Amino acid sequence: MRDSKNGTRRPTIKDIARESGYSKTSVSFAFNNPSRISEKTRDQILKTADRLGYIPNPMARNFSLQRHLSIGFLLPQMVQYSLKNPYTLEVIAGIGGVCEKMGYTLTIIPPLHKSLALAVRNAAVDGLITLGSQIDSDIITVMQTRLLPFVMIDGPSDEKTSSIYIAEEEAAYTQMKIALDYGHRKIAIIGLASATFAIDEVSESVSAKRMQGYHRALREQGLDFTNVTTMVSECSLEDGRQAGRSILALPSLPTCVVTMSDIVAIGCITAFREAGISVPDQISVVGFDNIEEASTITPALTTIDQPATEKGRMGAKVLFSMIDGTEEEPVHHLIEHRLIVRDSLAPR
Amino acid sequence: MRDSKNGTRRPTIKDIARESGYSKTSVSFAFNNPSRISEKTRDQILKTADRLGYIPNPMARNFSLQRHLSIGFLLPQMVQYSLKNPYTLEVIAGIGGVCEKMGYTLTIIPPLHKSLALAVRNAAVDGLITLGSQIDSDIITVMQTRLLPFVMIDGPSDEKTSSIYIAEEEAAYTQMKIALDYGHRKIAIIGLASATFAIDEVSESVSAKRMQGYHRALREQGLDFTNVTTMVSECSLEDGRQAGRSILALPSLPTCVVTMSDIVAIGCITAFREAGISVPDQISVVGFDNIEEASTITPALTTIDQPATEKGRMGAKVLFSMIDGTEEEPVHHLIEHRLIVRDSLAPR
DNA sequence: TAGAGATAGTAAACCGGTTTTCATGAGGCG
DNA sequence: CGCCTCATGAAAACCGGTTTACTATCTCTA
Repeated sequence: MRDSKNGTRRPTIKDIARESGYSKTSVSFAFNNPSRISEKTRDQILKTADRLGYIPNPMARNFSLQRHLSIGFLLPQMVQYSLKNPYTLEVIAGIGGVCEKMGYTLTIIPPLHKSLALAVRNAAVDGLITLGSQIDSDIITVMQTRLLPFVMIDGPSDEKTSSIYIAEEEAAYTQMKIALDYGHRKIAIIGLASATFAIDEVSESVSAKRMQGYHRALREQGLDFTNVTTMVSECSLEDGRQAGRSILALPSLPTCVVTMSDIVAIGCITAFREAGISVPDQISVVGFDNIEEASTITPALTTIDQPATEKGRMGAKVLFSMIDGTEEEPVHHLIEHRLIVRDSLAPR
Repeated sequence: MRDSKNGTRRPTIKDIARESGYSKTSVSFAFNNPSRISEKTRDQILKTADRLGYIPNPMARNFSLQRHLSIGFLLPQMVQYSLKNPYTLEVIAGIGGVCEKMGYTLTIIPPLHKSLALAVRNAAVDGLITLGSQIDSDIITVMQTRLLPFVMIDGPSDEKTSSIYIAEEEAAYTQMKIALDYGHRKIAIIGLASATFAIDEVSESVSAKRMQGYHRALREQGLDFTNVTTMVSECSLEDGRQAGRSILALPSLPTCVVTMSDIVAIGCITAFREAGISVPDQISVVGFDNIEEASTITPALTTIDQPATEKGRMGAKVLFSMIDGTEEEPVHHLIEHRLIVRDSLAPR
């Protein structure tokens, strides 16, 4: 006897059938296919259902219909990092907007026992959107084995799976180039710490591609990575602040910090301000993402705009087209990026 | 015949049973109750499962076990607002952290066909967390009818349902009082637009309680609402910016803006900066929430700290204790708030 | 060596809906 | 009047797992 604390049990379709004197079938029709039964029958059933406080069990319904009415978003990292990164949040908002329109819920899927693959195995969703490069082949295998439609945003590129991406190398090149064009030669780069988790196909990771872009820009000036200081940071305000402090602790202060993430850039600026170092007078900072806060902070951030919400929206749209069977072939969407020049970068 | 595009079908437990020569029961035991069968049998079954690429169907599993392994977060408003409000996001992050620890996913539930109650009816979750005051009696009725455990954060107070809250009236009083103490008399209040949706028990809404606090502080100075300009704004940066522009358009500029939300305060400051109005020299701004950005913006925001992440964490903990049956009685957690004095408020 | 108990396996019920298939009766039409 | 069609309702299969209850065999002990 399946009952709740107070001894009551939710009425099932069977209870309504018995109580109203009709069959399970008719009760089901009363709710989902009114034209299939007479109006009088429908009224009686509905009245009975109302009297007993019947609400169809969503799980049973979904199980029978073989659908979840929810899509999943695979958190790239632990919750404490992922959900503190405005970029991720903007992507989620983009996905959420489409879900709302489609009448779906959005399931946020954290790693299960530290394992993303395990979380994907158990995820009760109709499709999955991933973000970032730490999607290894294990995870992809699970999704494919489950025949689960999925779209990768900023993921490792693969012809056979749908993806939403920007020209990472080109964007990073542009970002570094503007710093160099402004005369900076003593540069610190803050990369993405999470990228260190990417096991296979390292060269396909977002971090690696951007590094290639940086390298190209440096090379054009006759420089290479030996001329710059490189460090990594998690994508959160607090970690960015820490990174900023590390830079302040360097034997000699760089004139420009190039980060792979706005939130880290903002953290740096905060750290610099706390130390009484003026941005951009004493040190310039360049960000990446163009999150909303980039324009409200002082100084406003010079950064690369990649429309995060749009990425999420596009990813969700593609996923839904796969779910409803409209789209058969994997699609690849290149999202435009652009340089946003604001105040945090000043000439050397 | 249920099959995917390429004509394949996911193998079920039955297929593994047939293929391995054992029964469904044994296959189930092989995965969930190894001690129940011999090692040899288990090996053979597992090998077969592996060969066929069998992954237990999560929906069927959950249905059989009568649980979802997911809790829901009911979005107070449309996605475009809710997920653009850092306060909401911090609450979500708090909930998410607990979910991760418990091995649960977090289902973000937007209104379905504009209706929150309908969304709750269909939500495939083991419990629900609500945020804000627009939880009307319809929604509560649905949750109770479904025997769904739920916790309300910042919700309308009700003895019989679990809640997480702060002393709204007192906090608002403190917030207004500091503005008055600094000598401000020409004040604009920006309230919560969403509060207008709260149908019943209006006096219980967060917005109403805070207004009472404002009123008390004003009264102590011999003032009342006729002395202040009141307007409302959605909780997003952009709407806050709009509100700021409205204030600039006022016949005479107030000396201080008291907002019910940091993100709106930041939006205002942005609008003021765009108009060349200096904060706090020409106009002061006081916020509410103490979101992370409050400390990074220039000028740093004077605000009321209410630990959003902690609220989410606490709400989730309470909910899980209800789900696993530990907690029988409704619990009510009062979370501490405090005044944070920073730079956006200056003496008149 | 009979009986008890442990071990290993299976059949069938169950979770709560949806949907296919079938039965019955009424009405329409030639 | 006989046949066909349509309207209405119900029985039963199905979705894919888990779990209870039962059986058969093997082992140990008195």
